[in-house]
Amino acid sequence: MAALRFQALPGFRDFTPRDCAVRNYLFETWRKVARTYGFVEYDTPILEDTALYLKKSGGELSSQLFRFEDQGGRDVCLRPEVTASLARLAAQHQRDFPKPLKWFEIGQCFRYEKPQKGRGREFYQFNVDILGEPGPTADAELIALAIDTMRAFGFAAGDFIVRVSDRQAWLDFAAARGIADDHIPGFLQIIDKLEREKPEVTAAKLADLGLNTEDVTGFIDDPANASTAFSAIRADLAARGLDDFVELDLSIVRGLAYYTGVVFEVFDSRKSMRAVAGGGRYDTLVHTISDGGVDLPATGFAMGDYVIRNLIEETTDPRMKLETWLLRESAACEVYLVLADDSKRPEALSILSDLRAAGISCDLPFGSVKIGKQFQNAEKAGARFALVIGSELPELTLKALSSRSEEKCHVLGLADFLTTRLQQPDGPLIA
RNA sequence: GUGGCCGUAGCUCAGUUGGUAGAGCCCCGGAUUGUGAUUCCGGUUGUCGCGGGUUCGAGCCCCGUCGGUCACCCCA
Repeated sequence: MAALRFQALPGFRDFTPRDCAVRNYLFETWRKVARTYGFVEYDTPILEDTALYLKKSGGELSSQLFRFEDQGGRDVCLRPEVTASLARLAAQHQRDFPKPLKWFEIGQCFRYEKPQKGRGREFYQFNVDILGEPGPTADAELIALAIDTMRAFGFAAGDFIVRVSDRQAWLDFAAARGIADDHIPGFLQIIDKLEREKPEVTAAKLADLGLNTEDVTGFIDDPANASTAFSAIRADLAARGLDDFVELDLSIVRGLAYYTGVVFEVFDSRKSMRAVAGGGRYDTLVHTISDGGVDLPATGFAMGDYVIRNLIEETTDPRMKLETWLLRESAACEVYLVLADDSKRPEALSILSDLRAAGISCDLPFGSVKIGKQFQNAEKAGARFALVIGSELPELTLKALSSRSEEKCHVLGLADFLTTRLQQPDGPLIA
Protein backbone atom coordinates (compact mmCIF):
# COMPACT_ATOMS: atom_id res chain seq x y z
CA MET A 1 0.00 0.00 0.00
CA ALA A 2 1.11 3.54 -0.58
CA ALA A 3 1.14 3.64 3.21
CA LEU A 4 -0.60 6.92 3.76
CA ARG A 5 1.22 8.35 6.70
CA PHE A 6 -1.80 10.14 7.99
CA GLN A 7 -5.40 9.23 8.33
CA ALA A 8 -8.27 10.62 10.31
CA LEU A 9 -8.10 9.76 13.99
CA PRO A 10 -10.21 6.77 15.10
CA GLY A 11 -13.87 7.69 15.21
CA PHE A 12 -13.32 10.92 13.28
CA ARG A 13 -14.52 11.39 9.74
CA ASP A 14 -13.40 13.07 6.58
CA PHE A 15 -16.32 14.31 4.55
CA THR A 16 -15.85 13.79 0.83
CA PRO A 17 -18.08 16.02 -1.32
CA ARG A 18 -20.78 13.37 -1.30
CA ASP A 19 -20.59 12.83 2.46
CA CYS A 20 -20.71 16.56 2.89
CA ALA A 21 -23.77 16.79 0.68
CA VAL A 22 -25.49 14.09 2.73
CA ARG A 23 -24.65 16.01 5.88
CA ASN A 24 -26.08 19.15 4.37
CA TYR A 25 -29.23 17.23 3.55
CA LEU A 26 -29.59 16.17 7.17
CA PHE A 27 -28.93 19.68 8.45
CA GLU A 28 -31.26 21.28 5.94
CA THR A 29 -34.07 18.89 6.78
CA TRP A 30 -33.56 19.38 10.50
CA ARG A 31 -33.59 23.15 10.14
CA LYS A 32 -36.62 23.12 7.90
CA VAL A 33 -38.72 21.05 10.30
CA ALA A 34 -37.59 22.98 13.37
CA ARG A 35 -38.50 26.29 11.77
CA THR A 36 -41.82 24.90 10.65
CA TYR A 37 -42.48 24.23 14.32
CA GLY A 38 -41.53 27.75 15.34
CA PHE A 39 -38.12 27.00 16.81
CA VAL A 40 -35.19 29.39 16.46
CA GLU A 41 -31.55 28.41 16.11
CA TYR A 42 -28.81 29.21 18.59
CA ASP A 43 -25.25 28.01 19.00
CA THR A 44 -22.76 27.36 21.81
CA PRO A 45 -19.01 26.71 22.00
CA ILE A 46 -17.47 23.36 21.20
CA LEU A 47 -14.92 23.76 24.00
CA GLU A 48 -16.29 24.05 27.52
CA ASP A 49 -15.24 24.11 31.17
CA THR A 50 -15.00 20.48 32.24
CA ALA A 51 -16.84 21.24 35.46
CA LEU A 52 -19.97 21.92 33.43
CA TYR A 53 -20.22 18.19 32.75
CA LEU A 54 -18.80 16.80 35.94
CA LYS A 55 -21.40 18.81 37.79
CA LYS A 56 -24.50 17.19 36.46
CA SER A 57 -24.16 14.58 33.75
CA GLY A 58 -21.72 12.61 35.84
CA GLY A 59 -21.28 8.87 35.53
CA GLU A 60 -20.23 7.38 32.24
CA LEU A 61 -20.17 10.64 30.31
CA SER A 62 -17.39 12.12 32.44
CA SER A 63 -15.12 9.19 31.63
CA GLN A 64 -15.65 9.72 27.90
CA LEU A 65 -14.45 13.29 27.67
CA PHE A 66 -11.81 14.64 25.32
CA ARG A 67 -10.32 16.51 28.22
CA PHE A 68 -7.14 18.57 28.56
CA GLU A 69 -5.59 21.58 30.18
CA ASP A 70 -5.42 24.68 28.00
CA GLN A 71 -2.45 27.03 27.95
CA GLY A 72 -4.07 29.13 30.62
CA GLY A 73 -4.22 26.17 32.96
CA ARG A 74 -7.98 25.70 32.58
CA ASP A 75 -9.48 22.23 32.75
CA VAL A 76 -11.46 22.08 29.49
CA CYS A 77 -13.06 19.49 27.26
CA LEU A 78 -14.73 19.11 23.90
CA ARG A 79 -18.43 19.03 24.60
CA PRO A 80 -19.94 15.54 24.83
CA GLU A 81 -23.44 17.01 24.38
CA VAL A 82 -25.02 20.45 24.15
CA THR A 83 -27.76 20.40 26.76
CA ALA A 84 -25.48 21.61 29.53
CA SER A 85 -24.33 24.54 27.39
CA LEU A 86 -27.94 25.32 26.61
CA ALA A 87 -28.83 25.28 30.28
CA ARG A 88 -26.02 27.75 30.99
CA LEU A 89 -26.98 29.97 28.08
CA ALA A 90 -30.64 29.89 29.05
CA ALA A 91 -29.90 30.62 32.68
CA GLN A 92 -27.82 33.62 31.67
CA HIS A 93 -30.05 35.14 29.01
CA GLN A 94 -33.55 33.87 29.73
CA ARG A 95 -34.76 37.30 30.85
CA ASP A 96 -34.18 38.59 27.33
CA PHE A 97 -36.76 36.27 25.83
CA PRO A 98 -40.48 35.69 26.25
CA LYS A 99 -41.31 32.22 27.52
CA PRO A 100 -41.44 29.55 26.52
CA LEU A 101 -38.14 29.34 24.65
CA LYS A 102 -38.34 27.11 21.60
CA TRP A 103 -34.73 26.69 20.56
CA PHE A 104 -32.70 24.30 18.46
CA GLU A 105 -29.03 23.76 17.75
CA ILE A 106 -27.10 21.60 15.31
CA GLY A 107 -23.73 20.99 16.82
CA GLN A 108 -20.76 18.67 16.78
CA CYS A 109 -20.11 16.68 19.93
CA PHE A 110 -17.22 14.50 21.05
CA ARG A 111 -17.03 11.40 23.17
CA TYR A 112 -14.01 9.16 23.63
CA GLU A 113 -15.70 5.84 23.01
CA LYS A 114 -14.91 2.78 20.95
CA PRO A 115 -16.12 3.55 17.41
CA GLN A 116 -18.60 1.14 15.85
CA LYS A 117 -21.68 1.12 13.68
CA GLY A 118 -23.85 4.11 14.47
CA ARG A 119 -21.27 5.66 16.73
CA GLY A 120 -18.04 7.61 16.34
CA ARG A 121 -15.95 9.76 18.60
CA GLU A 122 -17.30 12.82 16.85
CA PHE A 123 -20.87 13.31 15.68
CA TYR A 124 -23.48 15.92 14.96
CA GLN A 125 -26.53 16.34 17.08
CA PHE A 126 -29.82 18.00 16.28
CA ASN A 127 -30.94 19.35 19.65
CA VAL A 128 -34.45 20.68 20.13
CA ASP A 129 -35.56 22.09 23.46
CA ILE A 130 -38.46 23.93 25.05
CA LEU A 131 -37.68 25.88 28.20
CA GLY A 132 -40.13 27.57 30.51
CA GLU A 133 -43.09 25.33 29.87
CA PRO A 134 -43.73 22.66 32.51
CA GLY A 135 -46.79 20.98 31.00
CA PRO A 136 -47.04 17.83 28.87
CA THR A 137 -48.14 19.85 25.83
CA ALA A 138 -44.52 20.91 25.45
CA ASP A 139 -43.40 17.27 25.52
CA ALA A 140 -46.07 16.45 22.96
CA GLU A 141 -44.83 19.26 20.73
CA LEU A 142 -41.33 17.78 20.79
CA ILE A 143 -42.53 14.27 20.10
CA ALA A 144 -44.59 15.60 17.21
CA LEU A 145 -41.52 17.39 15.90
CA ALA A 146 -39.48 14.20 16.19
CA ILE A 147 -42.15 12.32 14.23
CA ASP A 148 -42.32 14.98 11.54
CA THR A 149 -38.55 15.02 11.26
CA MET A 150 -38.67 11.32 10.50
CA ARG A 151 -41.48 11.89 8.00
CA ALA A 152 -39.51 14.72 6.37
CA PHE A 153 -36.78 12.18 5.69
CA GLY A 154 -39.34 9.97 4.00
CA PHE A 155 -40.14 7.51 6.77
CA ALA A 156 -43.76 6.46 7.09
CA ALA A 157 -45.92 4.93 9.78
CA GLY A 158 -44.59 1.44 10.34
CA ASP A 159 -40.99 2.43 9.65
CA PHE A 160 -40.37 3.76 13.12
CA ILE A 161 -41.91 4.05 16.55
CA VAL A 162 -41.64 6.53 19.39
CA ARG A 163 -41.53 4.79 22.73
CA VAL A 164 -42.66 7.08 25.51
CA SER A 165 -42.20 6.64 29.22
CA ASP A 166 -42.25 8.75 32.35
CA ARG A 167 -39.72 8.65 35.15
CA GLN A 168 -42.40 10.08 37.40
CA ALA A 169 -44.29 6.80 37.18
CA TRP A 170 -41.23 5.07 38.58
CA LEU A 171 -40.72 7.68 41.25
CA ASP A 172 -44.30 7.07 42.36
CA PHE A 173 -43.65 3.34 42.20
CA ALA A 174 -40.59 3.73 44.38
CA ALA A 175 -42.31 6.01 46.84
CA ALA A 176 -45.20 3.59 47.26
CA ARG A 177 -42.71 0.90 48.20
CA GLY A 178 -40.70 3.03 50.57
CA ILE A 179 -37.47 3.25 48.60
CA ALA A 180 -35.15 5.90 49.98
CA ASP A 181 -34.35 8.91 47.81
CA ASP A 182 -30.66 8.11 47.57
CA HIS A 183 -31.48 4.72 46.12
CA ILE A 184 -33.57 6.20 43.30
CA PRO A 185 -30.76 6.66 40.74
CA GLY A 186 -29.62 3.09 41.23
CA PHE A 187 -33.17 1.86 40.98
CA LEU A 188 -33.76 3.72 37.71
CA GLN A 189 -30.58 2.22 36.32
CA ILE A 190 -31.84 -1.26 37.08
CA ILE A 191 -35.02 -0.50 35.11
CA ASP A 192 -32.96 0.97 32.28
CA LYS A 193 -30.92 -2.21 31.99
CA LEU A 194 -33.80 -4.61 32.40
CA GLU A 195 -33.74 -5.77 28.77
CA ARG A 196 -29.98 -6.15 28.63
CA GLU A 197 -29.05 -7.51 32.04
CA LYS A 198 -29.23 -11.14 33.04
CA PRO A 199 -32.50 -11.78 34.92
CA GLU A 200 -30.75 -13.21 37.98
CA VAL A 201 -28.51 -10.14 38.27
CA THR A 202 -31.51 -7.86 38.02
CA ALA A 203 -33.37 -9.94 40.59
CA ALA A 204 -30.44 -9.73 42.99
CA LYS A 205 -30.18 -5.97 42.61
CA LEU A 206 -33.90 -5.53 43.12
CA ALA A 207 -33.78 -7.76 46.16
CA ASP A 208 -31.25 -5.41 47.71
CA LEU A 209 -33.90 -2.72 47.51
CA GLY A 210 -36.56 -5.01 48.91
CA LEU A 211 -38.23 -5.50 45.52
CA ASN A 212 -38.83 -8.42 43.21
CA THR A 213 -38.79 -8.74 39.43
CA GLU A 214 -42.45 -9.69 39.09
CA ASP A 215 -43.51 -6.49 40.79
CA VAL A 216 -41.42 -4.44 38.35
CA THR A 217 -42.31 -6.28 35.14
CA GLY A 218 -45.94 -6.35 36.14
CA PHE A 219 -45.81 -2.59 36.54
CA ILE A 220 -44.32 -2.19 33.08
CA ASP A 221 -46.88 -4.47 31.46
CA ASP A 222 -49.91 -2.75 32.92
CA PRO A 223 -51.06 0.15 30.71
CA ALA A 224 -52.98 1.49 33.68
CA ASN A 225 -49.68 2.68 35.08
CA ALA A 226 -49.27 5.27 32.35
CA SER A 227 -48.76 8.62 34.00
CA THR A 228 -51.21 11.48 33.64
CA ALA A 229 -48.54 13.20 31.56
CA PHE A 230 -48.45 10.29 29.14
CA SER A 231 -52.23 10.29 28.80
CA ALA A 232 -52.16 14.01 28.07
CA ILE A 233 -49.42 13.53 25.48
CA ARG A 234 -51.29 10.76 23.76
CA ALA A 235 -54.45 12.86 23.58
CA ASP A 236 -52.47 15.79 22.24
CA LEU A 237 -50.83 13.67 19.55
CA ALA A 238 -54.14 12.03 18.68
CA ALA A 239 -55.56 15.48 17.95
CA ARG A 240 -52.65 15.99 15.58
CA GLY A 241 -53.26 12.64 13.96
CA LEU A 242 -49.94 11.34 15.18
CA ASP A 243 -50.88 8.91 17.95
CA ASP A 244 -50.15 5.88 15.77
CA PHE A 245 -46.48 6.72 15.97
CA VAL A 246 -46.22 6.42 19.75
CA GLU A 247 -46.52 3.67 22.29
CA LEU A 248 -46.15 3.49 26.04
CA ASP A 249 -43.06 1.68 27.20
CA LEU A 250 -42.24 2.11 30.85
CA SER A 251 -39.02 0.17 30.47
CA ILE A 252 -37.54 3.29 28.90
CA VAL A 253 -35.76 5.31 31.55
CA ARG A 254 -32.69 6.61 29.68
CA GLY A 255 -29.21 6.82 31.00
CA LEU A 256 -28.56 10.50 31.56
CA ALA A 257 -29.00 11.43 35.19
CA TYR A 258 -30.73 14.75 34.70
CA TYR A 259 -34.05 13.54 33.30
CA THR A 260 -36.93 14.19 35.67
CA GLY A 261 -40.16 13.21 33.93
CA VAL A 262 -41.35 12.19 30.49
CA VAL A 263 -38.66 10.44 28.45
CA PHE A 264 -38.87 9.01 24.95
CA GLU A 265 -36.82 7.32 22.25
CA VAL A 266 -37.29 6.91 18.52
CA PHE A 267 -36.50 3.48 17.11
CA ASP A 268 -36.65 1.90 13.70
CA SER A 269 -39.44 -0.63 13.68
CA ARG A 270 -37.21 -3.63 13.28
CA LYS A 271 -35.23 -2.24 16.18
CA SER A 272 -32.14 -3.27 14.26
CA MET A 273 -30.25 -0.19 15.29
CA ARG A 274 -29.63 1.82 18.39
CA ALA A 275 -32.06 4.65 19.10
CA VAL A 276 -32.37 7.22 16.32
CA ALA A 277 -33.25 9.94 18.77
CA GLY A 278 -33.95 10.32 22.44
CA GLY A 279 -34.84 12.88 25.02
CA GLY A 280 -37.03 13.89 27.85
CA ARG A 281 -37.88 16.38 30.53
CA TYR A 282 -35.14 17.88 32.69
CA ASP A 283 -36.87 20.36 34.96
CA THR A 284 -34.03 20.83 37.44
CA LEU A 285 -30.97 21.09 35.20
CA VAL A 286 -31.08 24.86 34.67
CA HIS A 287 -31.48 25.28 38.41
CA THR A 288 -28.43 23.08 39.01
CA ILE A 289 -26.24 24.67 36.34
CA SER A 290 -27.05 28.15 37.58
CA ASP A 291 -26.43 27.20 41.19
CA GLY A 292 -30.02 27.91 42.02
CA GLY A 293 -30.02 31.27 40.29
CA VAL A 294 -32.64 30.43 37.71
CA ASP A 295 -35.43 27.92 37.80
CA LEU A 296 -36.65 26.95 34.37
CA PRO A 297 -38.52 23.76 33.54
CA ALA A 298 -37.26 22.21 30.33
CA THR A 299 -37.75 19.37 27.93
CA GLY A 300 -35.83 18.40 24.82
CA PHE A 301 -34.49 15.70 22.58
CA ALA A 302 -31.54 15.02 20.34
CA MET A 303 -31.06 13.18 17.07
CA GLY A 304 -27.56 12.15 16.03
CA ASP A 305 -26.35 12.09 12.44
CA TYR A 306 -24.93 8.56 12.48
CA VAL A 307 -27.97 6.41 13.04
CA ILE A 308 -30.38 8.49 10.98
CA ARG A 309 -27.99 8.37 8.04
CA ASN A 310 -27.63 4.61 8.31
CA LEU A 311 -31.37 4.23 8.57
CA ILE A 312 -32.02 6.49 5.57
CA GLU A 313 -29.54 4.60 3.44
CA GLU A 314 -31.02 1.24 4.43
CA THR A 315 -34.66 2.17 3.84
CA THR A 316 -35.95 2.37 0.28
CA ASP A 317 -38.12 5.48 0.22
CA PRO A 318 -35.91 7.68 2.39
CA ARG A 319 -32.89 6.58 0.39
CA MET A 320 -34.55 7.54 -2.89
CA LYS A 321 -35.56 10.86 -1.41
CA LEU A 322 -31.95 11.49 -0.43
CA GLU A 323 -30.65 10.49 -3.87
CA THR A 324 -33.12 12.80 -5.55
CA TRP A 325 -32.02 15.64 -3.35
CA LEU A 326 -28.36 14.94 -4.02
CA LEU A 327 -28.96 14.94 -7.74
CA ARG A 328 -30.68 18.29 -7.58
CA GLU A 329 -28.76 20.06 -4.86
CA SER A 330 -25.21 18.83 -5.02
CA ALA A 331 -24.35 19.77 -8.61
CA ALA A 332 -21.01 21.52 -8.85
CA CYS A 333 -22.57 24.10 -11.14
CA GLU A 334 -25.78 24.80 -13.06
CA VAL A 335 -24.34 25.97 -16.35
CA TYR A 336 -21.13 24.65 -17.85
CA LEU A 337 -19.51 26.90 -20.44
CA VAL A 338 -18.20 24.92 -23.38
CA LEU A 339 -15.47 26.82 -25.16
CA ALA A 340 -15.68 25.62 -28.76
CA ASP A 341 -13.28 28.19 -30.10
CA ASP A 342 -10.20 28.76 -27.97
CA SER A 343 -9.67 32.24 -29.38
CA LYS A 344 -12.91 33.31 -27.70
CA ARG A 345 -11.60 32.70 -24.17
CA PRO A 346 -11.57 36.43 -23.27
CA GLU A 347 -15.22 36.73 -24.35
CA ALA A 348 -16.04 33.50 -22.49
CA LEU A 349 -14.44 34.87 -19.33
CA SER A 350 -16.49 38.01 -19.69
CA ILE A 351 -19.67 35.96 -20.00
CA LEU A 352 -18.60 33.75 -17.08
CA SER A 353 -18.05 36.79 -14.94
CA ASP A 354 -21.39 38.37 -15.87
CA LEU A 355 -23.32 35.17 -15.16
CA ARG A 356 -21.61 34.70 -11.80
CA ALA A 357 -22.37 38.30 -10.90
CA ALA A 358 -26.02 37.48 -11.64
CA GLY A 359 -25.85 34.64 -9.15
CA ILE A 360 -25.78 31.83 -11.69
CA SER A 361 -23.49 28.96 -10.76
CA CYS A 362 -21.28 28.33 -13.76
CA ASP A 363 -17.87 27.02 -14.72
CA LEU A 364 -15.36 27.02 -17.54
CA PRO A 365 -12.40 24.67 -18.15
CA PHE A 366 -9.01 26.09 -17.21
CA GLY A 367 -7.17 25.21 -20.38
CA SER A 368 -7.73 24.12 -23.93
CA VAL A 369 -9.95 21.05 -23.75
CA LYS A 370 -11.59 19.10 -26.53
CA ILE A 371 -15.29 19.70 -27.02
CA GLY A 372 -16.35 16.17 -26.19
CA LYS A 373 -14.31 16.31 -23.03
CA GLN A 374 -15.96 19.55 -22.05
CA PHE A 375 -19.39 17.99 -22.38
CA GLN A 376 -18.21 15.13 -20.20
CA ASN A 377 -17.01 17.64 -17.66
CA ALA A 378 -20.40 19.33 -17.77
CA GLU A 379 -22.07 16.00 -17.19
CA LYS A 380 -19.79 15.09 -14.29
CA ALA A 381 -20.30 18.50 -12.72
CA GLY A 382 -24.00 17.75 -12.64
CA ALA A 383 -24.77 20.84 -14.69
CA ARG A 384 -28.23 21.23 -16.19
CA PHE A 385 -27.04 23.22 -19.16
CA ALA A 386 -24.03 23.50 -21.41
CA LEU A 387 -23.53 26.91 -22.98
CA VAL A 388 -21.52 26.61 -26.18
CA ILE A 389 -19.36 29.61 -26.96
CA GLY A 390 -17.87 29.53 -30.41
CA SER A 391 -17.24 31.29 -33.67
CA GLU A 392 -20.85 32.40 -34.05
CA LEU A 393 -20.48 34.71 -31.05
CA PRO A 394 -22.35 36.84 -30.04
CA GLU A 395 -24.83 34.09 -30.78
CA LEU A 396 -24.68 31.13 -28.44
CA THR A 397 -26.04 27.62 -28.18
CA LEU A 398 -27.66 26.46 -24.97
CA LYS A 399 -27.98 22.72 -24.58
CA ALA A 400 -30.06 21.04 -21.92
CA LEU A 401 -27.94 18.07 -20.89
CA SER A 402 -30.69 15.76 -19.69
CA SER A 403 -32.89 16.17 -22.77
CA ARG A 404 -30.05 16.87 -25.24
CA SER A 405 -32.17 19.56 -26.79
CA GLU A 406 -30.54 22.76 -28.03
CA GLU A 407 -31.72 26.31 -28.39
CA LYS A 408 -30.12 29.52 -29.57
CA CYS A 409 -29.52 32.52 -27.37
CA HIS A 410 -27.59 35.76 -27.45
CA VAL A 411 -24.95 37.43 -25.31
CA LEU A 412 -27.18 40.46 -24.88
CA GLY A 413 -29.43 39.89 -21.89
CA LEU A 414 -27.90 36.47 -21.37
CA ALA A 415 -27.94 36.56 -17.56
CA ASP A 416 -31.64 37.43 -17.47
CA PHE A 417 -32.43 34.84 -20.10
CA LEU A 418 -30.60 32.09 -18.19
CA THR A 419 -32.07 33.11 -14.87
CA THR A 420 -35.52 32.66 -16.36
CA ARG A 421 -34.54 29.52 -18.23
CA LEU A 422 -33.19 27.88 -15.08
CA GLN A 423 -36.60 28.20 -13.50
CA GLN A 424 -38.21 26.28 -16.34
CA PRO A 425 -38.11 22.57 -17.11
CA ASP A 426 -35.06 21.35 -19.00
CA GLY A 427 -37.01 20.30 -22.06
CA PRO A 428 -38.57 17.16 -23.48
CA LEU A 429 -36.87 14.00 -22.29
CA ILE A 430 -35.58 11.65 -24.92
CA ALA A 431 -36.33 8.06 -24.10
C1' G B 1 -11.95 -1.16 29.00
C1' U B 2 -13.40 -6.64 27.17
C1' G B 3 -14.19 -10.01 23.03
C1' G B 4 -15.03 -11.94 17.59
C1' C B 5 -13.58 -11.11 12.53
C1' C B 6 -10.36 -8.75 9.00
C1' G B 7 -5.55 -6.13 6.98
C1' U B 8 -2.90 -7.55 -0.98
C1' A B 9 -3.31 -1.02 -6.17
C1' G B 10 -7.11 5.12 -4.69
C1' C B 11 -11.81 1.48 -4.11
C1' U B 12 -13.92 -3.85 -4.14
C1' C B 13 -11.34 -8.13 -4.01
C1' A B 14 -8.65 -12.91 -6.33
C1' G B 15 -4.04 -15.23 -5.31
C1' U B 16 -4.20 -23.24 -5.75
C1' U B 17 -0.33 -28.18 -1.50
C1' G B 18 4.73 -21.95 0.56
C1' G B 19 8.24 -20.73 -5.46
C1' U B 20 9.75 -12.99 -4.95
C1' A B 21 1.62 -10.41 -7.41
C1' G B 22 -3.44 -10.14 -10.56
C1' A B 23 -8.71 -8.70 -12.07
C1' G B 24 -12.66 -5.30 -12.12
C1' C B 25 -13.89 -0.35 -10.95
C1' C B 26 -12.01 4.63 -10.49
C1' C B 27 -8.61 8.22 -12.45
C1' C B 28 -5.59 10.15 -16.77
C1' G B 29 -4.68 10.06 -22.18
C1' G B 30 -6.17 8.55 -27.15
C1' A B 31 -9.72 6.57 -31.25
C1' U B 32 -8.27 12.04 -38.51
C1' U B 33 -9.33 18.54 -34.70
C1' G B 34 -17.90 21.86 -32.66
C1' U B 35 -21.29 17.64 -28.63
C1' G B 36 -21.98 13.80 -23.55
C1' A B 37 -23.91 7.18 -23.11
C1' U B 38 -21.86 2.59 -24.69
C1' U B 39 -17.55 0.51 -26.97
C1' C B 40 -12.24 0.07 -28.24
C1' C B 41 -6.90 1.10 -27.28
C1' G B 42 -3.17 2.80 -23.97
C1' G B 43 -1.25 4.45 -19.08
C1' U B 44 -0.02 5.52 -13.55
C1' U B 45 0.06 3.33 -8.52
C1' G B 46 1.80 -1.84 -4.31
C1' U B 47 8.46 -2.34 0.59
C1' C B 48 1.23 -7.87 0.13
C1' G B 49 -0.23 -3.00 7.56
C1' C B 50 4.55 -3.18 10.50
C1' G B 51 8.44 -6.12 13.19
C1' G B 52 10.49 -10.71 14.23
C1' G B 53 10.63 -16.21 13.57
C1' U B 54 10.48 -21.06 10.64
C1' U B 55 12.33 -22.21 5.51
C1' C B 56 16.82 -22.81 0.13
C1' G B 57 12.49 -19.67 -0.56
C1' A B 58 6.79 -16.47 3.02
C1' G B 59 1.16 -12.61 0.43
C1' C B 60 0.37 -17.78 2.29
C1' C B 61 2.90 -21.00 8.32
C1' C B 62 4.14 -19.17 13.79
C1' C B 63 4.68 -15.02 17.49
C1' G B 64 4.24 -9.97 18.52
C1' U B 65 2.47 -5.23 17.27
C1' C B 66 -0.42 -1.46 14.95
C1' G B 67 -4.78 -0.36 12.26
C1' G B 68 -9.86 -1.31 10.68
C1' U B 69 -14.57 -3.37 11.66
C1' C B 70 -18.52 -5.59 14.49
C1' A B 71 -20.49 -6.69 19.33
C1' C B 72 -20.58 -5.77 24.77
C1' C B 73 -20.51 -1.39 28.20
C1' C B 74 -22.72 3.31 27.38
C1' C B 75 -25.05 6.45 24.30
C1' A B 76 -26.86 10.52 19.46
